[in-house]
Amino acid sequence: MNLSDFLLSQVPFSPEELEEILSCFEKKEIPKNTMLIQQGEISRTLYFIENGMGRSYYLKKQGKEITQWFFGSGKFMASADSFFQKTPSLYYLELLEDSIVYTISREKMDMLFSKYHKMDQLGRLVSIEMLTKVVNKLNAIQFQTAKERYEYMLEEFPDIYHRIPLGHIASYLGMTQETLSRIRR
Amino acid sequence: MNLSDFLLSQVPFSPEELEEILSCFEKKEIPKNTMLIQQGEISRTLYFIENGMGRSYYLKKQGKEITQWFFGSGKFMASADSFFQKTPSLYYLELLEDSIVYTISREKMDMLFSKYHKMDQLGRLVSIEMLTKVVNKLNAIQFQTAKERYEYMLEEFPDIYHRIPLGHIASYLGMTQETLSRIRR
DNA sequence: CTATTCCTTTGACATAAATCAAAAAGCAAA
DNA sequence: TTTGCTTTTTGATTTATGTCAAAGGAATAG
Repeated sequence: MNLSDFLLSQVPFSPEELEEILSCFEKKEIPKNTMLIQQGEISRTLYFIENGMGRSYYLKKQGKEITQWFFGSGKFMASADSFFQKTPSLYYLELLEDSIVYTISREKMDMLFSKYHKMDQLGRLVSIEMLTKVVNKLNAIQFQTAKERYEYMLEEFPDIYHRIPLGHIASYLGMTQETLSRIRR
Repeated sequence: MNLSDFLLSQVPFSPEELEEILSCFEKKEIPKNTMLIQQGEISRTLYFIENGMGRSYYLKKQGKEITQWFFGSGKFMASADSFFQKTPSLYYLELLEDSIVYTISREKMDMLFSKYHKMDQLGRLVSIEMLTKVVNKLNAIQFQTAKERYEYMLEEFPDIYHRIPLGHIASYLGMTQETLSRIRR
C-alpha cells in the first residue's frame, strides 16, 4: 500500500494538503538487513513501509535478540517513544527484506503537526490503532498458551510466517525457537 | 492531580480554551466498586481520575478475572479502543476506591477534537504515552521472571501495592496469587 | 464484640515450557 | 556437486510457575 492511499484512508486530506504532506517524505529503496536505528540512539526518522518488512528488537543479556514488533507493508515503522519523545531508543530497527519506504524527519513531522490540524488527527488515530494492537498482543502473551499465541500471530501477521526466520517469530511470541517448532508440527 | 493542571502540563491551552474544555467535563464523586462499563458495551464516556483508583479487567473462561490495567490519580481512564473506535469493549472498568472523576461524552470529545487543534495534539500525546507504558508492560511480561515483573510493577504503580487486593495485582502481572504471595516474602 | 466473608499464605504435587545438546534440513557460494 | 553456514527439528532433562487444597489473618456488617 502506498503512502498517499494510506493517508487518505485515515483522514480526508484535500489534494493540496496531500501534496504538501507527501513532499515532506522521501522515497527510498533500502536493502534487507539494513539497520535503521541502534539501541540508545535518538530516533530522528519515521518510516512508512510501502513494500517490504521490518522488525524492532532488543538485546537481552547474553546477547539474545528479542523481537518486539513486525512492521509490514502499509504501516509506519519507528521506535515510537524515541521518535516522539526524543528519548534514547530501547530497540534496534532493521529491515528484514529489501524494502521501499518513505522517510520523514522529526522536524518536518513537527511542522506538519503544527500546520495541519488533520495531521494531529492522523497521529492520534494511528497511535490509538497501534495501542489497540499492542494491547492485543499483551493479552495474547499474558494469558494464552504457547499454541494460542501462535494462532494470535497468524491472525495479526498472516503473511509473515514463511517470510521470516523462525527464531524471530518465536522471540516475538515470548517463547523459544524449539517450542515454536514443536507447536508448528 | 486535577484536570486543569493536567491539561496545562501537556499542552499550553489559553485560559479561554481551558475554560471551554473544562466546561465539557462533569465532576462526579463515585463510590468504590462502581462498574463504569461492562464488557461488550460501547463506551460512551471518558474518565479523568482526580482522586482514586480504577482498573480494567476481563473474564477468562471459568469466570476468572484478569486485571488489564490500573488507573490512578491524574490519568485518563477508558476502554480506549471502545471509546475511540466505537467497538464493543473488551473489558470491564471498575473503581477500586471512592473516587473523584471528571467525565466527558464521546460527542463532546469529538466536538473538542474538531474545534481545537490542540486537543488532537493532547490526544496524540496521551496516546503515545499510554502506548509507551503498555509496551513497557509487554516487555516485562514477555521476558522477565515473575520476580522481575513484580519489580516492574512497583516502579510503574508505586502507590498501588498496599491499596489493592493481591489477586488483582497478580493477574495484572500474569501470574497467580499464590506465586505473587511467595515472591513478596 | 462476634460472625461472616473476604483476602493472603503455605504446602504438596503437576505441568508447560526452558535449557542443553545434537542431528537433520535448507541454502548459498565456489 | 561439494563444502560450509544457517536454520529447523528432535530428544532428554530441568525448572519455574500453575493447580488444588486448606489454614490463618484481616476486614466489615450486624
